[in-house]
Parts: sequence; C-alpha cells; structure tokens
Amino acid sequence: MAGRENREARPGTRRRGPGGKVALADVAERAGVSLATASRVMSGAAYPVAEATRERVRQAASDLAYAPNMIARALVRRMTNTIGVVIGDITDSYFAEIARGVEDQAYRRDFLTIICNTDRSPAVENAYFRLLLDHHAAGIVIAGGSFPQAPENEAFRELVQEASRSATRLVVLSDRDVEAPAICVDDRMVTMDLTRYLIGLGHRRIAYVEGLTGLSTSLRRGEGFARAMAEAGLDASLRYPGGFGIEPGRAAAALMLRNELPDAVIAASDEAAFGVLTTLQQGGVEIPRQVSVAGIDDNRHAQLFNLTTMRLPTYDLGAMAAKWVIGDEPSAPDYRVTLPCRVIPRGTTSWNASADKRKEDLRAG
Amino acid sequence: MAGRENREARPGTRRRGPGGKVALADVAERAGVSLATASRVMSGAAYPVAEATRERVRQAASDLAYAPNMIARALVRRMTNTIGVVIGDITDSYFAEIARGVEDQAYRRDFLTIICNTDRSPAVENAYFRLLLDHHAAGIVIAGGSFPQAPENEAFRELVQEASRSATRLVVLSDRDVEAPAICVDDRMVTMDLTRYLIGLGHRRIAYVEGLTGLSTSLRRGEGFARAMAEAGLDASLRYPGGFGIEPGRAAAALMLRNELPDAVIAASDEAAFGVLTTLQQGGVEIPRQVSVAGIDDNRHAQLFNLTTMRLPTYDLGAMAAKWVIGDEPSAPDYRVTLPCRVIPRGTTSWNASADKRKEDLRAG
DNA sequence: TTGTATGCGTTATCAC
DNA sequence: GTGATAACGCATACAA
Repeated sequence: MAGRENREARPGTRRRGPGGKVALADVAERAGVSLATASRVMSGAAYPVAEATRERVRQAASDLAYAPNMIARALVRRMTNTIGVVIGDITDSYFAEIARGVEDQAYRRDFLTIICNTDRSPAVENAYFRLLLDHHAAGIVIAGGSFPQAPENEAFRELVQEASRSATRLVVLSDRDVEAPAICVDDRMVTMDLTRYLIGLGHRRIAYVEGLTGLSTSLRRGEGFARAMAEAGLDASLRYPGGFGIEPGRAAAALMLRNELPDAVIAASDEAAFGVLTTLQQGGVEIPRQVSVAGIDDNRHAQLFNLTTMRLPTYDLGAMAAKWVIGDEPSAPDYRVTLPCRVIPRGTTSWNASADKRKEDLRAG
Repeated sequence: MAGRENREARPGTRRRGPGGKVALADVAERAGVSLATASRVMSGAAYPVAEATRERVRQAASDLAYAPNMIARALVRRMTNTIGVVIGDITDSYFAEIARGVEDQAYRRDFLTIICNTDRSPAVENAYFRLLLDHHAAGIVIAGGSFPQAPENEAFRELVQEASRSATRLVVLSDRDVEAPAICVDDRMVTMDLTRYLIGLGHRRIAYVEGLTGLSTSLRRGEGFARAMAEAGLDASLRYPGGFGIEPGRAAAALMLRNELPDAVIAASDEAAFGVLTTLQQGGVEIPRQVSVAGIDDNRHAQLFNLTTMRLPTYDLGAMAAKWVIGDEPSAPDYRVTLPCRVIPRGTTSWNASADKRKEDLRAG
C-alpha cells in the first residue's frame, strides 16, 4: 500500500533504480498494462494474454531495452538459472570435457554453468556443495569419485539429504553410494575389457599403473584388471602405485626400466600412460615392439601419442547430467544410467612377438 | 504491518518457507532480537552490536543450521557473489588455466565462478556478456581476443558501456580496444623474443605457423615474427595458414615435407607445435637436428614433448583478473597491466649446424 | 483476459 | 545499541 502511494505522490516519474536500470514496471507503464500482465508475457509463463496486449508489452520492452532482473526472478522462483559442476580440476582434460558437456546444454537453455574445483579434497567438495545449495542452483553435478575412507563422507550424505529436500537437482557422475541419480561408466568393466584386449594380443606379463590412492574409481579399475588377469590364469601382482597425472606414469616406468620389462602396461589414465610411454622411450625401449602401452580416457592428446586407450564418454556424461537437471521429466531419485566404453586400438599396442615363440615352445615341448 | 500481524495471529509458528528452510527471521526470533540485529551480525556488516547479543544470534543460527539465502541478499545488494569468465573453450588448456586462476581467487572469497564457452564466436560472446550482466555478476573476465572485422563489435562496445554504468566490474585479458581494465601480455613481443631466440641459435630460414585467422592476437603475433625477422635482415615470408589446434600444425608440417625444409618453425601455439613436431617426425625428420620447433604457451604437455616454447602467464592472468574484480581497490577504468613472458628452452630446438658451415663459407669466401 | 495485492528473504534507512 | 519498516524487482493467488 505504502509503496503504491509513494508512486502516486510523484506523478510522471519513471520507476528506475539507481543504476538507471529499467524494470518491469516501466515496461508495464509504457505498454499501458498492469505489472502482472507485463510479467506474464515477459516471464514466458503459459498464461492466457491477448495477442494484441502481448505484442504491446513486447514492443515496450524492446523500446526500453528491458532486461529482466534474474535475481528478483530467482528470489520468487526460489531458484537461480545456474548449474554447478563440482570437479577435481578444470585443467584436467577429463573434467574439462565433462564441464563442456554441461555447459553446452546449459547455454541452450540460458543457464549459467558454475565450475567448482576441489582438487579432490572432500572438504572442499562439501564446501562447494553447501555454497551451491545456498545459491539455489537449479542443479548440482558432482563429477569426482569418492574416498570411502574420508571422514567428510557423513557430511556429504547430509548435504545430499538437504539437496533432496530442496528443489535443486543433484546428479553424481560416479558411484558415490548415495541416494541420488547417477550417470556413470562401469569402471570395473573398463579395465577388464582393456586387459582382455591386451591378453588377446598375446601379452602375459602385464603391468598395471594404479589410479589415485584411496579413490573409489581407482579401486574399481584395479579390481577389473585383477579379475581379467585372473580369468586368464595370469599373475596380476605387477602393480605400480600411481595417480592420474603424468608424473606417476614416469615414476612407474622408471621402476620398470630397472627390472625386467613387462610385455605390456596399462595405466589408469591417459596422462599416466603418456608418462610411461615417454619415459620408456627415453630409456631406449621401443614401443610397441618391446612393450605395449595403453591408457584410459582417450583424451585429446591420446591421438597425438597414437596411444591405444579406452574411450570414456566424458562429454556425454556432462551433457546427459545437464539435460537431466534442466529437463522437464519429474525428478527420480533412482535414475541411473551406465554409459558404454570401448577400446580404441592405436599404435602403442601390438601383437606380442614372443607369444609366437611361446606357442612354438609349447608345440615343441 | 500486515506481515507482522499475521505472525502474531499464529503464535508459536515458525516462519519457515515451503522448503522448510530456516530464514533469518527464525534466527532473530530464537535469539530474541529484531530481524535487523540478526541481519547485522549474520551479514558480517561493520555495525555496532553488543558482543553478548552477537553471540546469542550466532548460537541461534548455529542451532537452527541457518544458511543465508544468497538470492535475497543479492537482490538488495544488487550483486551476486559470482564472477563470469568468458573464454573460447574450457577444453583448451590455455583457457582452462585462466579459468583456474580465476576460480582459485574466487573460492577464497566465497565467490562462484561461472564459465562461458564462446567457441570464439563474437555473437555467443555478446550473448554471454548480456546474460552475466543480467545475472548481476560481481565481475566479468573476458579472456578471448577480438576479431577486428566482426560486425558484433559495436554491440560489444555497448555492453562494455552498460557494464561501466553498472556495478559489475569488467576486465579484459587481451587488447580489446575498449575502455576497460586490461591485464595482458604483449603478443608482439612474445613472437619477437621467440624469433630472436631462434635466430640467435643460427637459424635463418624460419617458418611461421599462424594463429587463428582474423583474431587480433594472431595478427600481433604475426607482426612480432615479421619484425624480428626484418631486424635480422631475414625473409619472413615463409608462413603457413594456421590456428591454435593440433590439426593446423599437422597440415603446415605436411606442406613443409613436400618442399624444402626450413631451419626452424615457430607455431602460434603449443598445440600447433605438437602437430608440427609429430608430423615432421612421422615424415622421417629428426628434431631438432634437421629442424628446430618452438611453440607458444608452455602448457602442461609441452614438457612431455620436450618442446621449446614461450611461457605465457595464463594462470596469473586469471588470478589477477579475479583479484581485481573482487578487490577492495576503487574501480579504475584505466587499470592496465602487462605481464612478462619468457622463452623456455627445451629439446626441440638446437644450434643450427649448417650455420657453422655458413660461417666457414663466409670466412672462405 | 486483465488487474490487485502479497510475498520472496535480505539489507539499509531511519528513529529511538 | 537496537528495533521497525521500506525497498529490492519480480511472480502469482485471487478477484474482477
């Protein structure tokens, strides 16, 4: 009431904020309609407005170069047009691809993509989760794997609960063992298939460079390797402590150079495989004649190194997550999708020549 | 008035929204203080509040697990706690590093980082600019270079004007020829220094793989190459159409293989240099014995390829931009900083053996 | 189909 | 120091 009286007390004044910004009220006034009507046409609400009126409002908005205040809209809708994507590190191409997938979908619907680097710290992950919830993000995409041993997991669960009570939609991109929609790959299968591929190439003595210690993803990939080796009756104990970066690959390769070389090596990531590859080559090893090397991810540089690798649908992971978050389908906490992966054979792996020899030995013996 | 009466009419009821969220009013009620006082302590305003009162409010907030509604706060402050970073493509490590620089600073102050991929489209850039302005971002960091010929430049200028009238701070990370704070490198100097370095190594016939056509950054880098060659009395006409990706590098190298090889090649980006490097090697050329190769950026993979390159302070560019945006210094439209770059000599460049020969020829002649 | 009035959850401006 | 209350700019339930 009071507000309205003030307005009438200053007849003829435009309702402009200090920044000179034109508000919806200005549009309504110019179009000669009520604020409500102006809102109905500008907000794109499915509400009956006469076409003539609609046009007048649009014209007025255009004349005044009206731009809706997203904050005010968000306040009443209890929701911002933003999607938060929580990742390890945007400079890691794995996460960058996911983020790109999210952003592409977000942009199509005028959503903004918020990026949150955790450097794999569960504490930072929770902090960002909280921040995004407070920001009333429309959706939160959590891309990193979990650390089953982390004490922060309990707080994480509570945040998931809070998210489920709120209107912001949550999607996890790896098996986080929480009640939330998940879009993932089968990490165990990833290494199983890759290991089988190398075994099929005649390799027997296969080394594995592990992923980041303690990460659930690393655990499952390690299991897949072990299982594939076991089913072929091979020894899966040739493992090197690793990580997803280049350095762990280098370190593992340096160790290999000092001992008997394996037939092949699988690294838990492309980057680690690059480290293995270049270090072995610098050590005088011919790839793939002496040792085959394979990675996981198929990132942009895998082709450059001609690296055999497992292609992960990183971009699609992000894109599907964003679609689900923005989408009009009703929220379903049991929404779960597993995306397929496949081996991309390239030049760093080849048929194991000594396997022929073994066969001959077998025949002779 | 009406609101208050309603509250009294339902004694004992907690003021909770439909989402069950606890609001500041709940905190105030529980602490037995007014909404204003509760706001003063929770918003961290520099306003005198008795320490005892302050503590009561804090306790109440903690008891109720109160989380401030950032949207409501943003509405009255006319500003969200977000920084938008407008880049070409987050999967390009150059931009990823910049984004990381921004995000690191943002996180320290509880700001959210919004990422905007334009794919170098001026139209998309403007669209995102508009979106960020409407979102009342605290700051906008524009990282991409400009296309001097683009018709969208006028609209861009208008957006810059609008930004300057609003409270959101704008920073550009390349020479955009607009009235806005800029944090850049000297692109002309970048190629000049690198070219001089190669000339100093005895190379004479130097090829240049250009950057993306039409981009101001590419233009300036090309100029730097030409100038350095000219001042040494060398021919700068050995240029290949390029781009910042791997493929343009490959294409240029393929061309080189079909003609007389240059002494050295400079690519406008590391990625292009990788393309040149691998393609030449696949063509049987020994690097650096026959041809030296250098790039620009010093991204994470440059070390892997042992690539000589120009180190660009990408991370710092982003970090400084974010600091300036969040910072407490008064806004200064003439704020301009140029960050230094330097050559990182690695294994893909070496002294030109035939230069010795030339010297001997000279002496003999 | 249009208009009126209320509320969204804060901060800020007054008065006390 | 503290409290009451008016914005902030929009969407929407309810009235007409």
